[in-house]
Amino acid sequence: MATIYEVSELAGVSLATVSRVVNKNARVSDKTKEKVLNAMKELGYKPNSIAQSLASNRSNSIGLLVSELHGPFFGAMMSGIEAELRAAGKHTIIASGHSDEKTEQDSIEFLVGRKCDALILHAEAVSDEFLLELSKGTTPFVIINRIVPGIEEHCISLDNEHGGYLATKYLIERGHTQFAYVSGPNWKKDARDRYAGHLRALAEQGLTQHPKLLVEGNFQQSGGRYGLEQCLSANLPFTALVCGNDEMASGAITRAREADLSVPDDFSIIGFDNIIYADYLFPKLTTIEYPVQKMGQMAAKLILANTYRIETGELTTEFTPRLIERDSCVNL
Amino acid sequence: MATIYEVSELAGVSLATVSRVVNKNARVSDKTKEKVLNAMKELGYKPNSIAQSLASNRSNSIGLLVSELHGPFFGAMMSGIEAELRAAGKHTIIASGHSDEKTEQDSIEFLVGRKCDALILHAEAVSDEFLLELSKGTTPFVIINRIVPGIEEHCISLDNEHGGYLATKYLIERGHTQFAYVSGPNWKKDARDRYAGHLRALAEQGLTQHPKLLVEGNFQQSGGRYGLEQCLSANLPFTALVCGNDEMASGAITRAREADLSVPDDFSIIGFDNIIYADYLFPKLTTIEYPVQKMGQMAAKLILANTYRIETGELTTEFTPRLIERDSCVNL
DNA sequence: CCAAACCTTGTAAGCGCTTACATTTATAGC
DNA sequence: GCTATAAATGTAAGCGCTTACAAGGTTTGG
Repeated sequence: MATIYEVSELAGVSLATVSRVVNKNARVSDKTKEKVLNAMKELGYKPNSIAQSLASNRSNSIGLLVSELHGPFFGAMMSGIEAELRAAGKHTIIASGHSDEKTEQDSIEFLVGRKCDALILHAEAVSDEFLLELSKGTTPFVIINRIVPGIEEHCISLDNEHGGYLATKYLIERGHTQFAYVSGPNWKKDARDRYAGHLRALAEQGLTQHPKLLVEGNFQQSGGRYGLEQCLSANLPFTALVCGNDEMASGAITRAREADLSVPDDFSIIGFDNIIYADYLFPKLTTIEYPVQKMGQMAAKLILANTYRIETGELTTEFTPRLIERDSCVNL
Repeated sequence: MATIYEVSELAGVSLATVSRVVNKNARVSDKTKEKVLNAMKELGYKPNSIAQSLASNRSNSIGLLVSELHGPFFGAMMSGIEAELRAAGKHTIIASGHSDEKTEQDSIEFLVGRKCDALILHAEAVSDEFLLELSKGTTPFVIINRIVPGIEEHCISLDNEHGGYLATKYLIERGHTQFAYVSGPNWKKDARDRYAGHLRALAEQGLTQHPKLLVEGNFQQSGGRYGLEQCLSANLPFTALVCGNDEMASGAITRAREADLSVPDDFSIIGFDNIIYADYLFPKLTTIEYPVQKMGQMAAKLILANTYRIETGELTTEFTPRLIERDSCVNL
C-alpha cells in the first residue's frame, strides 16, 4: 500500500501538501493539487485511516451500543443510524449489551477505548450515575430511549407514558372496560412508563384492573405466550389484552390460537412499537408506533452536528408515539 | 487519558516493559509486572487502540458487510458473528451493501481502508472477479452464502439446491402434484439454486409446473404478496406454494387471508430460512432451516483461526439445510 | 570460579499521518 | 521597482504504541 510519502515523492511536493489535498482543508494551488491527485491515482493511494486517526485524534467512527443485534426493533434502529452516518463518511462500530449491566459497561469501555469520536447508546441496564460519569469524559454520546437527568439534551426519547395511555384509551373508547396487561421487564423504565400510561387511561375513566391480570413479561415472544397463559389461568374476565410491545403481542396471539381463542373476537390485543412485521401477523396488529428508525437517524444527526459540525437538517430529541389502527382490536 | 509513558514513569520502568505487560506476550518478572499493573490501575490506564493498531499493523477489528441491517436473516447472522468476535476481544465494524454492486464495493473499500484485519462479507451484487481480485490483496476475508470459484476455502455456504429439493420433495411425498413457486430475485444465486432444487424434485417424479405459476419475487414480504397475486390471477390450479424464503411466505399467507383463502386448507405453503418468527406466523410455517447464526459464528471462527491463530473448535464451510415441519402444509 | 546460556529490561527507530510554524513565492499598492 | 501583505509550500515535531536489538543480570555446569 502506497503511503503519503511515496505520493509526495512522485508528485514532487512535501508531505504536508499531500495531506492538504487529501483533507481539502487548506488552500493548495490548482497546479500542485493536480500533480498530487495524479500521483495519488497512479499509486492507487488510499490514506491509512488508522494513522490519520492517531495524528488527528479523530477516528471518524461512531460506536453503537444496542441490546441485541437481531430483532426488528434494533434492526430498524441500526439501519437508520448506519445510513445517516455512512452518508457522512463515518464508520459504525457495533457492540451489543444484552441488557446486562456488566456487558453494557464493558461494551461502552470497549468503544471508548477504540477512540470512537462519539457513541450512540441504547443502554438499558447501566445506571444513571454511570452515564453521568461517562458524560464527564471526553467521548460525547447520545442515548436512545432513555432520559438521564442532568444530560437530557443528549437523550433521544419517545414519550412511552403517552403511548401507553393512547393504547388503552383507544380500547376504552371502543367500549372495553376489563383489561389484562403484559408488561415488559419491570426494571426497564420504558416498560414501567408504558404501564403508567395504561393506568392513567384507566384512572381517567375510573376503571381498575385486577392484579392477577398484570403479568411481567420479557419483551419477547415467549413473554407474550407466558403472559397470556397467566391471564387465562387467573380465570378472570377480560376483553382486551394490552401488551408492552409487539413481540409479546405476537407471542400472545400465537398462544391464543393454540388455546382456540380468536383475536379479536374473544379479546382484543394491542401492541407497542409497530415493528416491521406487525402488518403480517394475523390478525394485523393494532399498535403504537415507535419511530425507532427515525430516532436512530436523529441520534446520528445529532452527533454529526455536535461532533463534526455537519448540519443535516432539524434536530429534535423528543418523539411522539401515535396509534396505528389495524385489525386486532374490536368494538365492544 | 493516561499514556503508556506516564505509566512507565510511575512504575519506574521503560515503555517497552509496560507494553510487554499490556500485551502479555513476553516474559516480565512478577515483581515488575506488579509495579506496572499498580501504576496502570492508579492512572486508570487504557491502551490507545488506535496507536496500537498503527504500531502493530493490527486493528483487532473485523469488517462485516451485510445487505441490510434489519430483517431477521441478517439480524441472526450479525448476532452470531459479533458474539464470537467479541468473546475474542475483536471489534466488529459494520457496513451495509443494500444488494447493490456499487454500494457493496464502496463498503468493502471502506472497510479495507479502515485497516480491518479481516472481513466477513455477505456480498450479493459484487462480481466473482471483484472478489477474486480482492483475495489477492492483503486483507483476508470470508464470504457467507456464496461460493466463488478459486477461493472456495473462504466461502461458507449452505446447499441451497438441496434445500429447495427437500422442500418440494416433502410436499410431493404428501401427495402434492400441482405447484406454484415464488422465487427470489433471479440474479441471486441462492434464489436460482433453491429453484433448481425444486425442479429436480419435480423432475424426479415426472412432474412439471406451469410457467405462469413461477413468479420472481424479491425475498421480501411484498414479493410474497405479489407472487401469490400473480399465481391466483393465472387461474390455474395448484395445491402448494413453494416460497423462496420465509419472508415471502409470510407475505403470501397474509395475502391469502385477504383473499379469503385458508392456508393450508386451500393450499399448502412452505418457506425457506426458518427465520425467527416463522414459528409465530399463522399457520406456523413449515420451512427449510438456514442455520445462519451458526454460519455467522463459523465465519468468525474461521477468521479467528486464520488471522489471529485463535482456535475455537472445529471448522466447516459447508452447511446442510433441513426441514422444519410445522403447520402450513397438509397431506393431500 | 568463570564462561556460556538464558532472562529481564532498556533504547530507539519507526508505524503513516496531521499541523504549528517557518519559509518561500506571488500579488498588490504606491 | 520596491516593500507590505497574503498565499502557497515546506520543515519537523509529534500522536501512543510495538518491537528489533542491545545491554545488563542471573543461572548453570564443568
